[in-house]
Amino acid sequence: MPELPEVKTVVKALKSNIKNAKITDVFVFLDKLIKNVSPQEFKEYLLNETILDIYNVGKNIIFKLSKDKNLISHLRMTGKYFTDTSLHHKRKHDYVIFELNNQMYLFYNDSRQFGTFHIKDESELFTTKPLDKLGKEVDQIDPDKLYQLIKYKTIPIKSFLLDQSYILGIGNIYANEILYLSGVNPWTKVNKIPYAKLIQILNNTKIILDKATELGGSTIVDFSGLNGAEGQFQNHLQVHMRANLPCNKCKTLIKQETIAQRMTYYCPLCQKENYEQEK
DNA sequence: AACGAAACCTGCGCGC
DNA sequence: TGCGCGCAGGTTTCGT
Repeated sequence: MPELPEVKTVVKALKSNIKNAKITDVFVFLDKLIKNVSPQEFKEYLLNETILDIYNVGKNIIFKLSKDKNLISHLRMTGKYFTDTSLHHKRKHDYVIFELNNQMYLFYNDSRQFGTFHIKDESELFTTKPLDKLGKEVDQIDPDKLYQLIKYKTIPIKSFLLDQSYILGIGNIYANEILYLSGVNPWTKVNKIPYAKLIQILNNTKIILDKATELGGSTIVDFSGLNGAEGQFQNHLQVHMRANLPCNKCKTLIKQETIAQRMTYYCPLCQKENYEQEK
């Protein structure tokens, strides 16, 4: 479900609700979500730990705990958090429940069961899965280094934007929107993109992700923030989910094609720049 | 090494 | 009403 703006929205809400709470019990109803320890160990690691801080690394949510431990949660497509005062309000697909000392329960809900949890020591947090090999958020990227990198790659720019080992936090919705705003055809191979165009893409990435974060993300099919809060950026989408509707700039009908197994939307006129016209 | 496609799941909306 | 299909905010793993 969530891309960077949605994850940041969830983190912000979690922070104001459960920061400094102590975990007094843990219930796991779907073992496979717990990745690097057994469900029993998971519970033991978390019991009596205080949540000192909550922050994001790309789309990962990090719960910083006492004793140098960290809980890493990835929502994948359909992960959601809810808080409630009673254990009896458990709903369908609530797979992990944290009991907190402030008379609250934190529910992790995930209908497609793709989400993941890891427990990591501070010392190995960024040197082992899942946080090793991640790229940087767009404002930390050295554009010259990135340009050197793409010079020898032939994947479509759409695939490149989705790859978390380069730029952190872009998913399918925002990749579509970034390429529209940049006037770049999503099929364009990255080695054909001029330096100035790369700079423009990076600038637009920041503009779109920042704006979407400000609006609490996009709520289209599945995403909601903590306790079902809806975002508002969906009202600003130019191409995503607009197949066969007129482009807001030129009235040409928006095209829909699959790239990197993800539905891709673009204006064939405004995003003609192919720099070699291959497809 | 690099790239594309399949796999992991459930649910929903659509056409028949 | 029911069934099959395609699709959904992501990533890892498997082939070529």
